[in-house]
Amino acid sequence: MKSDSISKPLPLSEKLRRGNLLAADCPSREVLKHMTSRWGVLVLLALETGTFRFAALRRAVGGVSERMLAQTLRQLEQDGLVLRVAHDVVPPHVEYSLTALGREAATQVRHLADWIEVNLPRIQENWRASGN
Amino acid sequence: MKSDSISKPLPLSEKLRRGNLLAADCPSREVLKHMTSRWGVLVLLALETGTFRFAALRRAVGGVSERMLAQTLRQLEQDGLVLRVAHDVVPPHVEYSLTALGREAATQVRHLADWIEVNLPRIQENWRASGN
DNA sequence: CTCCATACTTACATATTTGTGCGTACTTAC
DNA sequence: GTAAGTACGCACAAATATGTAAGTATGGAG
Repeated sequence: MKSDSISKPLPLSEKLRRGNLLAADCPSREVLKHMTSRWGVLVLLALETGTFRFAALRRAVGGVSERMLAQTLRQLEQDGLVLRVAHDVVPPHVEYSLTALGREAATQVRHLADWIEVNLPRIQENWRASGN
Repeated sequence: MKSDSISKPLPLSEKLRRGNLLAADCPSREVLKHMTSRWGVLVLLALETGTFRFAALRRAVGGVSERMLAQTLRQLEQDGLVLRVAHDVVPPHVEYSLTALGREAATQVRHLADWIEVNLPRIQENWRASGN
């Protein structure tokens, strides 16, 4: 009785589709961490609406600190989702936007976000039902 | 010059679609936190493939500790995404599965996960390009 | 001449998350 | 009789995430 419904020999196609995110050492988990981090999601959503300068982005994403915004942007940049363009002028001027890859990623994240916002009422019913 | 590209008066339809996840006090952020938490994502993915008992689920999701799995399941249950059925027998027997709401949520999460797994190579190129 | 704005970085403090090990109340296998 | 499996809850410790305040180089406003 050790074969739980996950360990049956999946066909190759399935193996590819599902990858191995469920495996502890899958490198995808790192990307998942960046994209689903507290601020990663919000930054992706914000940048989907256009190009922003650092301070403007900070104002757009309610609640981020400078430190966290900078760190989040660095991660997403390293993953190739965010493009950073620095104009070498005296008062610094840097612009952030999504790369093609980033736009794809943002699309997925937005679908998730949309689902949550649309279904929030249904979820809140459960909150009340289980005594907050 | 305070109107950054986010604050232009959106039409009502847009306002509803986008909600206010970008606002610091939006209640959706709580749900987002549960669903995109380190183990929340993985549990949703695992449960999408069937019903599991606690220990089996723990084996399916590589790397979770008992404590975290229990906590994650409790959150998702309160949000109404996970159904917990406890059979009152002597060696405890509890079964976890997704509710209708949970299946919808899991679908979104899976799309995100699939995208990541499929595009991991493209992302890894950027890792190399930016020194690690 | 002083203050603000820009886009960050760094040091330090705190908050939140996560893990570890133990306990439970029994049953089945050895 | 002893060990293992079940589904957790709890206390404590360690790890990680996040916030705060200050600093940088420079130009423009007042």
